[in-house]
Order: sequence, then C-alpha cells, then structure tokens
Amino acid sequence: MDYSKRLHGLGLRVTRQRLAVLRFLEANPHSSAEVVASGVRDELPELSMQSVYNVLNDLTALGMLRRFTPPGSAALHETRVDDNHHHAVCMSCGRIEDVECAVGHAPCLSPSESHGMDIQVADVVYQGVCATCREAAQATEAVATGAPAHGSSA
Amino acid sequence: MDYSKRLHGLGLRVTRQRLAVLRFLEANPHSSAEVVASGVRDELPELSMQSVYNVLNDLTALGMLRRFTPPGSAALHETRVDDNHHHAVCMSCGRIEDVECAVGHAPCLSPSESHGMDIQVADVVYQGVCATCREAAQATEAVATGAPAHGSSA
DNA sequence: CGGCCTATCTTGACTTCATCAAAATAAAGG
DNA sequence: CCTTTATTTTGATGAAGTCAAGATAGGCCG
Repeated sequence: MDYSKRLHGLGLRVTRQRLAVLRFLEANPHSSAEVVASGVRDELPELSMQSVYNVLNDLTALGMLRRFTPPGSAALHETRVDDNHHHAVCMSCGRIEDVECAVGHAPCLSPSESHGMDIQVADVVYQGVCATCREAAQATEAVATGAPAHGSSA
Repeated sequence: MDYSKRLHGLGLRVTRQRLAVLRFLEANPHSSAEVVASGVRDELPELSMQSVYNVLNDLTALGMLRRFTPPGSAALHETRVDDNHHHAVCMSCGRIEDVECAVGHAPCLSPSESHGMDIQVADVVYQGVCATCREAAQATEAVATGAPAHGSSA
C-alpha cells in the first residue's frame, strides 16, 4: 500500500503526480485518462494530460496498474493487479463491475488450442445489462422496436 | 453462405459494398477498417472509408459480423459469429489467432458473481508470445535488458 | 421494363484518444 | 547545497472513428 516505497523499489522517482494518480485510481477504479486528470486536478491543478498518459503508461508497463479497454470507450485503469479478476460492462449504461473469475485461479488461461502461443494474460470482458438498466427497459416495454436501427441515418 | 439472401432476409439492400466487405472478411478475418478498405478497393476502387465504417457497424449490429478490439490497436472484424471462439494476440508482433474456448460451450459465460448483471457476451483476449517471436527473442538473448523502458524518453 | 422512393454511399468537416518532441522543472544522490 | 537526469509541461501531430448533407443506386410497383 505504500506507493512511495513501491515506486522507489522499481527504480522510479516518487513524484506528486504519480502518487496522486495512484491514490486516485485506488479510490476510483476503472477510470479513463480524462477522469484521472480531472480528478487529480482537485489537488494538483497544474497536472497536464501528457503527464497522466505518461504515468498511466509507465506504471501499467511496470505492473503497478492494470489497463483494459471496453468496446467503444477509452482505456480504463485500476490498481488491482495481482488478483486475476475480469470486468462486466453494461451495454446500456456503460457501468463497469469487477467479476471474480468463475474457474479457480488461472481460469481462462488454458485455451484448448493456442497455435503455439505462450499465453500470459487472459483479459475477459463480459457484456450484459445491469439490473438498473434492465428494470428501466421493462418500464419502457411499451415502446417496442419499430425497425432495427442502422448506422447511416437519413 | 449466401450473403445476398442473408442481407435481404435482414431487410437490408444488397449492395456491392456490403457484399465485397463480407467476402473480403470471409477470406481475411481479423481485419481493421483500413485493411478492409484497401483490400476491397482492389475490386471497388471508389469505396469510401465512411462506407466501410457504415457497413462494418451495420452488419456488426445485426449480427452478421463480429468485432473485437485488441489492446492498442484498431477494431478488428470477422465473419465467424455463431461459434463462440476467442482470440490470442501476440504481444510482440501483433499476430492474431482464433482460439476455441477451453471449457465446453459457454465457457466464461458464467462468472461467479456478476453483480446482478445479465451477461450476454464474453469476449476473451489472450495475450502471449507466438512461436515465431519466441524463437526470435531467444536468438537475441545476448542483448539483455539494461534498464526497463519507460514511456517518457529523455 | 421504366420510374419512384428512400436506403445507402460519397464527400468533407470534425471529434476524441493518444503519441511525439523539446524545453522547463524537480527528485535524489553526493 | 549542487549536479544530474528522470519527469513534467507545453504545443504540435497522428490515428480511429463519427456527424451531416448531397449524390447515387437498390428494389418494389405499376
């Protein structure tokens, strides 16, 4: 939990920017770079976006942070790196929940046929509808789908 | 396999652009929008990027295509939509392989604790090192890592 | 078969997310 | 306290993808 020591141990300098990003992500998991920036600026108003990206990239590469990218959104970050957990994204509201993996320890880490690849990480993103959105949808049940929506309007 | 009929059956017009994109993706799975565009332009030189995006979005939404986004790259597309398979990405060269899921049919579809979410899709991205890159790395074993690489240069 | 209707495509401007480079700043060892 | 150089800041740049409006062409109808 002592981020200063962990940074030091990795040979990194202990800067206010890094500490602030780490503390923010500890309190606000699943944050995008933008969210991290605006959150950290409460305490460090002069923080630049570039620094946020630098910190997120460096700490992710060194294993102090974990990053994942839900479909159709910016990359998100969290401090939980050592347990192997996955994520569920609500297709309707975008809410994200942590999901412990169903199958023991290294669950999806053993694909049946991996074409000779040496698998090291399994990132699982579940997509579904959260309870809140499901209830909201039922309330609006009356408004049935007229025609399926396409990309091109007009 | 008859894309014309399937498009028609979905209430969509059968256009050369859609057919060409579908055929290209059938022959070249895991293609980005850019790759699709440049590939299809061999036969349809005037194809616009916007059309590629339109086709990919529409057909993905209607379930004729599947899309996934490996970390740090553009979205990729494929025509295999009905079997539930996953993907392995080589962290070194970016190569992508299909991976049948290890656990029976709906493998990762049963997270132990889903916070009330109604899970519908599980997207699994394995990250590892492919055989080719592993061998190449061993050959270059001599060049050991001096200091861990950071994001900011100097 | 020819014509109309409108879904689809093209063009072009515009977001968002993220990276690159160079100068300014500030950790940390001596 | 001073020096060294890792980090941060500033500003420009790039890639991926969306939005909007006019041009084109599927496809149903008579």
